[in-house]
This record gives sequence, C-alpha cells and structure tokens, in this order.
Amino acid sequence: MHVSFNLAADLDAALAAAAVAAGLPDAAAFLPEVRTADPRHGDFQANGVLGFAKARKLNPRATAEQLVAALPPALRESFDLVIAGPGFINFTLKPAALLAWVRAFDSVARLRTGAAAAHAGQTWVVDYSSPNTAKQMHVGHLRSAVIGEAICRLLEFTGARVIRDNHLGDWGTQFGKLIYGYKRWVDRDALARDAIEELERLYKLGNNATPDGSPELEEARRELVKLQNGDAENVALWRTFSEVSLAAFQQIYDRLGIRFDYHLGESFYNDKVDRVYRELEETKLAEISEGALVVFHPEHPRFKTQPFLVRKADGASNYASTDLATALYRTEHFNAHGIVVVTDFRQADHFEQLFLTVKKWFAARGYRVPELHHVTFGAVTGEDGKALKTRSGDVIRLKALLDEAVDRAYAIVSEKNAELPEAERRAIAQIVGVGAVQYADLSQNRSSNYVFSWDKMLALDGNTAPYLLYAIARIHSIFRRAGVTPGDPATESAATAPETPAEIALARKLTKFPDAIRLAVETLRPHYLGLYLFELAGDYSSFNNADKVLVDDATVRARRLLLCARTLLQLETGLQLLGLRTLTRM
RNA sequence: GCGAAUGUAGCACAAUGGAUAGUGUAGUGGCCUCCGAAGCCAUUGAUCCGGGUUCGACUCCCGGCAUUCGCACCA
Repeated sequence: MHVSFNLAADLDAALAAAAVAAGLPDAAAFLPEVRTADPRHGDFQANGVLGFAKARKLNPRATAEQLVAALPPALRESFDLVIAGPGFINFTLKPAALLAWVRAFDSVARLRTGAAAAHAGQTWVVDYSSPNTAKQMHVGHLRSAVIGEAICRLLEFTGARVIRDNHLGDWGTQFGKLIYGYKRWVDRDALARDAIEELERLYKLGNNATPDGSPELEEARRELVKLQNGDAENVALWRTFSEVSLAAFQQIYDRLGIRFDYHLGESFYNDKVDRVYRELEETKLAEISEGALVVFHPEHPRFKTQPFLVRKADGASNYASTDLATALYRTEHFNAHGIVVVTDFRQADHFEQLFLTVKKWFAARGYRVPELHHVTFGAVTGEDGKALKTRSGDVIRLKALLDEAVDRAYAIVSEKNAELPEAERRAIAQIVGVGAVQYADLSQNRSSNYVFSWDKMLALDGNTAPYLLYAIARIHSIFRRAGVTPGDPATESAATAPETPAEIALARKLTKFPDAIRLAVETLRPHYLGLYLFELAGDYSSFNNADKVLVDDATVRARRLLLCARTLLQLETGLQLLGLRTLTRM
C-alpha cells in the first residue's frame, strides 16, 4: 500500500480532480486550499469551496456535496468526510490510515525522501553569521548564526544542495587603524594567548590615536593604501588577522554545530567590482551623482531619490559594490537557484535596493536571475526592552553567553538529577545550555525583537529546549526499561491501529510533520517547525500520562511503543534540523 | 519629512484570509503504592484606535497612535 508523505497535498490534488470530474463550471480555476485543521474539526480541511462557489453564485454546500461525491471511493477507506458549516470539507484520518502513515515514515531517510521534493535538484547559497574579522563575536551575531544554520538544514532536508557561505567583513577602512595600532603597541604574548582580544585592544588604541584631521589619521590612511596596493608587510599582517579571527570564530561555530563550506569575505570580491561598475554603466543602470556611481530606481517611490551608492566618490568600493559582485559570483560560480542572506532588519533598505539592482542588471545582461531572499530578524533585547548589555554596559560576548548557558544548565541538571555522574552532567549541560540559547531564538517568529531571558529559555515547561529534550529523554527511558531499540521492526510488527483518545491524538499529530516542514521552509521561518515539535511533545506528554506504555498486553504494548518510537524520531529529527543536539538522558 | 518592522490576557509568545483567537508563565483547584512530577488535567483572562474589501479579517487595503530602526560616500 502506497502511503503519501504529505496528505494535505494529496487531498488538494484529489479535490482539484474531483471538480473536473463533477463537471463544475470553471473547474480548472478551483483551488481546494487544503490545510491542516483544528483537531476538533478533523485532520485537514478544504477552505476553497466557499470562495469558489460564492464567486460563481453557487450554493457552497451543494458544491461541496458534488465535490465529495466525485472523490475516488478509495479515499473513504482512509478518511472520514464531513461537510461542515457554510461549506468546509473536513477530512479525518481513520485509525487504520493513521497506523499506515506512522508505520511508513519510520526513519530519518524516509522522512527526508518524503520532504525532498520541494527543492530537489536546486542549489541554494546561504549567507549567514558574517562577522567582522579582528573583532569578537558578540550577542548581536547570535541570531544570524542560529537562524541561518536552521535554514540551511531545512533547505538540505527538502532536497537542496546548500552552500554555507560566511561573508566575512574582512576589508575596509578599519584595517588602516588596526595596522597603525599593531605596528606601535602589539603585545606578542597577549597575541599568542588570545589573539582577538589583543587585536581589539590594538584597534581601540589605533582608533583613539587617530582623531579626525590629525597627522596620525593620515598615517593610518597610508597604511590602508599600502594594504590595498599589496604591500607585503601589511598584507601579511592582514592575513594573520583573518586567520586568527577564523580560528576564534570556529570555536563558537563548533559549539553551535556550524561548519561553513566557504569563507568568501568582502576581500574576495576586491578584484570583481570593476566588472560590476562597467556592466552597470554599460546597461545605463548606474550614473554619476555627486562624484559617486549610484543607481536610482525611478519606479520606486523612495529609491527614485534615495540612491544606491555602488562606488564612492573617491573611487573606493563599499558594501554595495561587493554585494553586487557577490550576487553575480554566486549565480555564475555556484549556479545558485536561490540566495538567502540572513541579517538584521536594519539592512532591509540596502537589500531591497541590492535585489532591485541585481534583477535589472541580470535581466539586461541575460543572466539567469536567482531567487533572492533577505531573511531579517529583530534585535535581541534585555528584559527592559533595551539592547542587551552587561551590567557595566559592554557588549556581551558570544563565548561568555554560551558559557553562562552551560553553567546554568549544569546547576539545574545537578539539582534535578544529582545521581548522574558528573561527567555526564557536564555533557548534558553542554547540550541543554547551548540548545536552550538556540531554541529560544528559533521558537518565535524571527521578525519580532526577542527578549533574552535565562529563566525562560532554561525553564522545563513551556516552549523551550529543555522541555523538548526532556520529552526525548523520557521516551528513551521507556525503551531502556523495555529492553527494546526504538523502531525495532520485530516489536512494531504486532502493533495495531491507535484506539484510545490519547493514542489517536498523538498519531494524528504525527501526520502533520510534513506540513510543519513545508511551512518552515517556504517562509524561511524555522519557528513553525519549533511550534510543531512543542505541540507534538505536548500531545506525547498527555499520552504518556493517560496511557501506560509497558503493559502486559503485547498488542497494546506494541502499538504504544510504535507511537513512542515515531514521536522520538520526529522530535530528534526536528531538533536536529533546527541545529540542536539531542540526548538520551538528562 | 519619507519609509520599514513591531503592536494579541499582568508578563512572554502563536495563529499558512477560515469555524468558538491558541500556548506558556503568573493565579486558582485537582493528579505520584502507577514507564522520569523537569510531568499531566481543569479553570480565570487578550486582537492599539477608526474606516474599508470579503460569505468570512489578528491576518489584506486606507487613515491615525505607540515603540524600535533606516534614509549620500560605515557595514
């Protein structure tokens, strides 16, 4: 028996076909709009009948009845159908169909195969994290890294070849001041001990020593020009800055489970901006204004007067130049079908201008235009609603933040589960602490600001990583007691269809996994998956409370173990797609 | 000034134009001789304001208000 992964999509197709079969007027225009439903109404509901019928002066309920009558009879073996309210068609999976679906999607591989149709054969470049070199990563870098990685994993899961590209801020005027400071005050011991710390100190010294209009500033500028002209000493220094920065960043990335394929920073595009200037001028998209090369968009209410500045009046490039070159490189070199850039919402204007320009430029040149997405997110604030700072007013370093998360998780684990060996508690604290930080970011809509609260992210109840990890630990615990491996075919073969209300509710929830994935990846909003996992864990907890799994009756036991195994599979798969690690005890 | 994002219970969040706006916390009342009570069950409480479109609006459109942010050579 073939069991479809995405049942909603199946029903949608069946209803569209039924409209034709039933001979509805204008049937080709009928959009069934099948959605997951409130469980009180069913598993899926078709919303499209009302609008379709009303627009054609048909009776919606009568139209719904015609549609239902024209559905293939086999559908009724899987679903109970009800026409409800003004013309909704409700579909409720029968227990046997629930069993079939739950049986069928029994591994990560099967889930992935089901989901992979969405982006099969496509290449997507995801540009995220992207810190500036020679500086510490701080709390402001958290969201891009966490959200970006989740998006990468979701795209991969849905069939894409994903290229993770760290677009480092490794070029610009600040390097003149840094080199100026370095050449005068570098402390070699400090550099060996904590390179980024020392580079930050040197930059501050260099910056303070070069006020506007001073001869020192002129000297710093000369260092920058030497760097740009390929002076061996300065280039070597700059290279060192990048290397030690990357090494420091990688320590953070390791803890967050991030591994980039490329680190093509701004410097990589230095020799690629001339082509951008040339082509923008040749296509008449760019013009000279106040000495700078700019692009206006006459059709746009604001950008017809607010310029997109692609080359500065002094002839130097800026981030518009390099971002344009970057878009071209990703399209030509990686053959990207889609490009996703994950930065905070303050850069929305820049990316809107960038994408407008890219589309016109590529169209004028006959280059294929990839899908371009700017994935934005709000600020991280303290509980007072202001930007998150330490008590003394400094920025919070990402390393310190992750350390504190782990320390706090360790304290909680030790309190709740003191009998576990210390080494295991330490390991658990790593997963729970870092996971709590990641999940706090992924559990809510990225568009809004997010209020950073240790107590909330580390709470054991509510939509948090610890709650989800706890559900996972409890399921593992049951399998340990049963002496059975989750997903063991011999155990599951005896399973029957779900019967109790809690079993049915859990099984019904499990069939909604495809929709959660689809929604999360379509909107590039991972919180839809997080929300699903939280609801799944809630349904599991209710089931766990209502129905004892390890009962004597072998059939009942088998079917409940089956539900446990699939819940576990989806929770683990889902959390891993969000970038978290999972555990078996906590 | 122009523009963007956000605005949902005391607090923090959800809601893919659909049915009685969901959840967590805090509050109240229950449930451990029972697989992990880090849990479960029940219950009180909300769409910034005013118009409009629609069979149907937290959602879309128009006009306000509030908060945050952006707007010529930083990225």
